[in-house]
This record gives sequence, structure tokens and C-alpha cells, in this order.
Amino acid sequence: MSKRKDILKATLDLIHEEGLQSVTFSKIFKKANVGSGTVFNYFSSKEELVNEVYREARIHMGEALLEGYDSSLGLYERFKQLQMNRLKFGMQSPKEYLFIDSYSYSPYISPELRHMEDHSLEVFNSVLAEGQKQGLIRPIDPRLCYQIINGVISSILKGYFVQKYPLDEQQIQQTLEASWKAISL
Amino acid sequence: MSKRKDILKATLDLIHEEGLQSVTFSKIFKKANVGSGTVFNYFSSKEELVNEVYREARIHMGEALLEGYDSSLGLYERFKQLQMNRLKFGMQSPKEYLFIDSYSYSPYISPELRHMEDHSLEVFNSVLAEGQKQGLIRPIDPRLCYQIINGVISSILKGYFVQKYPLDEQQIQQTLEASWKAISL
Amino acid sequence: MSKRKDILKATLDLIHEEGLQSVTFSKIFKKANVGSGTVFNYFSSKEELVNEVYREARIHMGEALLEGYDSSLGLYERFKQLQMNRLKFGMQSPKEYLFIDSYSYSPYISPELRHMEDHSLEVFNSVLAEGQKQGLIRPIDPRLCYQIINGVISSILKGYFVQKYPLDEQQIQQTLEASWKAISL
Amino acid sequence: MSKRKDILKATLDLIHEEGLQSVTFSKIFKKANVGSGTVFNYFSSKEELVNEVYREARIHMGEALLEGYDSSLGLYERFKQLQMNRLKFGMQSPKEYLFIDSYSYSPYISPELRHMEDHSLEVFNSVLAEGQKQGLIRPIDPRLCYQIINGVISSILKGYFVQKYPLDEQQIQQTLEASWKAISL
DNA sequence: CATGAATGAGAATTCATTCAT
DNA sequence: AATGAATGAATTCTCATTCAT
Repeated sequence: MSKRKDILKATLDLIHEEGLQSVTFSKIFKKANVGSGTVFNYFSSKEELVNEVYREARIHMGEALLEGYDSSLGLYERFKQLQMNRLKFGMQSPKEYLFIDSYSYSPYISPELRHMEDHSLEVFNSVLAEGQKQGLIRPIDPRLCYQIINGVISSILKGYFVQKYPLDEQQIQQTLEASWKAISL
Repeated sequence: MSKRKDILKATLDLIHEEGLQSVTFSKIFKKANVGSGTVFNYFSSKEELVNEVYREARIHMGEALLEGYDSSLGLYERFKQLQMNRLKFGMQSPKEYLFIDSYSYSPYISPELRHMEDHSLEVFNSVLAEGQKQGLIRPIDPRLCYQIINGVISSILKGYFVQKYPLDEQQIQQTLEASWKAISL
Repeated sequence: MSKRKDILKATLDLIHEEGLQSVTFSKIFKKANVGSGTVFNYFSSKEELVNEVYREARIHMGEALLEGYDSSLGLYERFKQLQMNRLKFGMQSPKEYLFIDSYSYSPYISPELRHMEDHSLEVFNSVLAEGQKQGLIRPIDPRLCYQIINGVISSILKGYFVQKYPLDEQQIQQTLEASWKAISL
Repeated sequence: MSKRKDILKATLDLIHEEGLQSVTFSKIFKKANVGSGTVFNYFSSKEELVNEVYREARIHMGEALLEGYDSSLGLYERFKQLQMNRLKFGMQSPKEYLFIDSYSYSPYISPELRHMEDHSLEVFNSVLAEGQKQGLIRPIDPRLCYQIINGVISSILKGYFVQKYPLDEQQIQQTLEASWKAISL
């Protein structure tokens, strides 16, 4: 693995373990096993490094959300696939998921990055729009709609992360169903 | 206003504006208009100060959530009241709401505080339990259930905060309804 | 003596002893006997500190140049007084003199400072102008004229500083005379 | 041009533009368009590199000062030739001239280099000595004498470099004359 | 209580230098 | 020779905290 990747990984790990406010370069050097100067060959400052971690996490999540997505399936199937993908991504990549969830609205992340191109978002919106046209989904502002279903997954995952409860197959199904019921007619 | 309150307010404002990781005492002194030594007459360290901000925000929110709550009302009425209170609190006190939402799981906040007594939580749980007994709410793990309805409000508020959309009366109603549909039978 | 003065003095001493390129904050702290943070309460960066050293040296020299200057004296007397003052200042304050001489044209010193108000310069120019009007001084561009007489003193002092020769009364007189002859008719 | 020359040139340029204290290898690499390792094939350290720049500048100046010097000419002619050469060298090679002028007494330049063989100095001294013997030049300590005439040129050049004034033929003549009058009887 | 100058541990960053290719 | 990624010692600078007034 390249030094660059070592550094990005160590940074994400540290953010997850101790919170962004206590991540220092010194901790990053040690965790990534690189010399102190090395980081600065790749990232000109801590802010840039953290933003790059964010960018890569967003790309990773964007891909995961669309995995196995089949536009020829029925609307509800597609909805469930997308939601399931999000839930699974959160369960499998808790560090990335939490980092994105926590810092998407932080001033530390540059606005350009926050609004980076995101194909999965377009797919989500097209599903919601189609559902509303078909009369399956309630006629709510699509952005509101998106926040609702996203919020259900996000909140469930956070409870899971702090071990409030396990997330077995049944509870996963209940969660997906809840997010569907929340917006469907 | 007392110096103590000046300091707490300045701290919350700064956390909101720049994120906890960029809040320094020096910034707090200036914003609160107090001498640098003054803070230490009230708070023994930065961690204690931030935790106190958290504690007061939690107390404030706890009261707001139960405002006008009437246990003699019907179950759905009570549910709506609680959810409306949460949404309204978020809209009226965005700094406190966001701070609580963002840092409740941060290592910077002491575990005791995180689990501080919270009457509103008990009330929520009793409503959910009663709803499940009455067959109005689906038989899901109550903690899951709580996360779901909480997650809807939280997510809607975050979109509102970044001005994705306004929150007028109609959209508020849609949000509350969505949170109810998500868990009701 | 105030900490601020301690720092300025230590900085000037170090520049004189080792040259600007090897002056570090760490050396300044030790020499000035102050904590490392203290410097930054007074000067926001090394550049600012060095510029302040320059500014104070210029003020000091400006005062010294005009010491005992009497506008009612004859022209040659006044010329000699000014030149003597410069020579004496250099001999008595070699660190300040050399620093000004070496860095007045350095990019490290801000242009505003380089062109700071300087009453002594005006006095010099008025003496030169008057001398030219009276036909005592050759009609050369006054700025050229100023550089010539200044250059004689400066160069003599540098030789003196590296102990090429002593500067006793006779040599001082010869120097002053040389600078006069250089521009007089 | 060889890499070695590229490096020496880039170094001199940087010293001129930003001052020795701000010259870093990284800047040299970029300006000279060589890889970072390349410098160390030619110079074992930064100090050695800078000293080599100094040495070459001194050699260059030494040659320029004696250009067209004809020992069979009259004394004043020879004096003027030498002074003119110095002035012309400064005007044509401001970077080298200023570097020599500024750093000849810096601890960064090795003492051996500072006192390197310099035929032009001997020539100067012989002219001054002869002038004194002939009663054309005042009987001043020859080192003082040398500093005086050198100082006039140096100072005039510095004013010219910061564009205080142009140096056209008339002003050049005035400068040479001034340096002669300063020491002549 | 209120203040702010002083502090020094430690964090961010620079930069000369090495070394494998 | 030429390169440039990697290094870590040295440097600049920050910031929570103390303490005398």
C-alpha cells in the first residue's frame, strides 16, 4: 500500500477513535508509520488531508450505494436496494459512514466538497420522482423526502454503532420498511 | 448577563460557527469579552467548559421537549406533541440542537453526561410502549423505534439548517406524519 | 527592562553575532530569558520582530544624527556635525548601524519601513541644497550627493568594524574631510 | 548550460530576489530545474554551494575590475579606469556585486574565501601608494583610502539599484570625480 | 472576582539531506 | 549523473493554563 494510502487510512482511523479535535499529525505519523515530513509531500495542511479523507469516503460510499442497482426492477425493489445498500455500507464501513455523517455540515469541510458530484443522489431522486408520479410516494418536496429516508437509516446506524441493539435480518427489514412507510402513500 | 453566561454563550456560538476542533480559549475570551483568567474562575478546563455547555443544552432541550405535554391526551396527540416540540426546539435553538446531535457520541463529552437523567426520554418510551400495547405502533425494539422517529426529525432539521428548503406549516405536518407512519401499523 | 525590550535587544545581538539567516526563535528565547510563547504576545512572526528591530534602530539613528545640530551654524559646520554624528553613531552602536546598513535594501524589510519618515534625511537634504545654492557644493543630483557622503562614512565604518584600522581623532577628521571634498567645489 | 551552472545561477538569483535567509534548497531545485538529489552531486552542503557562488562572483569581479587596465597610463587615468570598471561591473552584474558587498563580512562565508587572492586589490593599492608618493593623493592610511573610494562607488550603486536615480554618463563622471576628490590633494 | 502578561508543552510545518532506482 | 520520494531534526507557532496584581 502506498504511503499516501497509509496516511489517509491512519487519519480516518484516528478520527473514528478519538474525534477530529484530538487528531494530531504526530499521532498520524506514528499510526501510518511514515516520517513526519512525508505527510507534507502529499497534503499541504491538516485541513487538506482531512478533506481528502472526506472526498475518498464520499466516493467509496457513492459506489457502494449503487452496487447491484438495477434500473429495470420495480420501483419498490429499487428503493429497497438503495436503502439496503446504505445500511450495509454503514455497517461495513462504520468509520467512513460516521465521518461523512458527522462532518458533511462542518465548516472544516469545504463547501465544494460537500456538494461534490454524486451520482447516487441523482439515482435516489429519480426513484423518488418516479414514485411520486406513479402515486406510490406522497407528494412531498423531494429533498424533504430524501432527508426523511436518509435520516431513518442514519439514526438506526448510530444506535447500532453504540451497541444499543444488534442489527439482525429482521431489524434490517423493519428499518427498510419504516423508511418506506414514512414516505409512501 | 453574568460573565459565566457570557462564556457559555460564546462557547456555544463558536462551536456552531467553526466546529469544536477550532474553538480555542483565545477565541472564547474575545467573543465573551472577558479576561483570559476569568474563565478559570468558573471552569477548571476546556473540557469542563464544553461539557457544561452540553449539560445546559440538554437541560434546555429536555424542558422544551415536554412543553405543553398533556398525558391525558390521546396517544397520537401526545406523539405529535413530542415530535413537534423536538422539531420546534431544533428550529428555535439550532446551535444547541446541532451541538447535542453532533457531540452526544463524542469522546469529548463524558459518559455520565451523555446518560444524564432525561425525563423526556422516559416519556417518549412510555408513549411508544403504550402505542405498541394498543396495537397502534408496530412491535419493533423500542430503542430502534425511538431512533427511527428521532432520526426523521434530526435529518429534516439538518436539511433545514443548510437551507435546502424552508420549513413551513405544511412541511412540518408532513414531517411529523412521516415519523408516525414510519412506526405505526 | 520590559520583556519586549529584552526580546528586541536579544534579536539585534543575535543578528550581529550570527547573521539574520541563523537567528532562530529558540536562540532568541534563551538570550532574552523569556518563555517561548512570550515573543508571540509581542510579535506575530519573525518577520514582524525583525522589522520592529529595524524600525527602532532607524528611530535611534535618526535621533543620534541630529544630536546637537544647530541650524544657525555655518554650512560647513553643519555638514561636519551631521557627518560626525553619523560616524559616532556607527562607532557607538555598531549593531544597529550595521543592521540598518545591511538590511535597508533587503526584501525582508518592508518597503514602508525602508521609506519611513526620517527627519534627519530632510535636514541633510536642506544642507546640501543650501550648499549648492551658495556655490559651495557641486551641482550634482542631491540624491547622488547624499549617497556619496553617506557611502564614505559607511565604508569607513565597515573597515573599522573588522578592525582593519583604528579610528582615532586624526582619521575621523580625514574621513569627514574626504566626504566634504568629494562633493564640494 | 551544465546542471552545475544552472544551480549556481539559480542560487544567485534567489539570493538577490529574496535574501540569503529565505533561500531554500527546494526553491533552488525548482528554479534550476533539477532534481533534489542533483545538487548534492556537485555541492556537499548548502554552505558549500553558497560559498562557491561567492567564489565565482569574486573571480568574475576580479577580472572585470582589471579589464583594460594599462599600467603605462598616467596615475589619474589608471585610477579612473579602476573606478569605472567597478561601477560598470556593479551596473552590469548587480546580483553578483550586491552579494559580494552584502556577504563579504558574513559568518556564512568562510574566512579563507573572504581573503582569497585578489590581484585587483594589489593593483588598487599600488595605485594609491604611487599616488601618495607623487603627492597627488593625501597621506591617509591606504586601507582607509581604499575604503573611501570603494564606499563612494558602493553607495552610488545601491541608490541606483533601488532606482533612486538613473546613472547616465554625466552622473558616472561625477561619481568618479567625487571619489577622486575625496582622496586627492 | 476580574484581569492579562507570561509561560512551556506540544502541535504544525519546514527543509537539508539521504538513498534506492 | 540524475532523480525525487522519504526522512526526522529543527524550527515556527499555538494554546491551555498559571499567577501576580
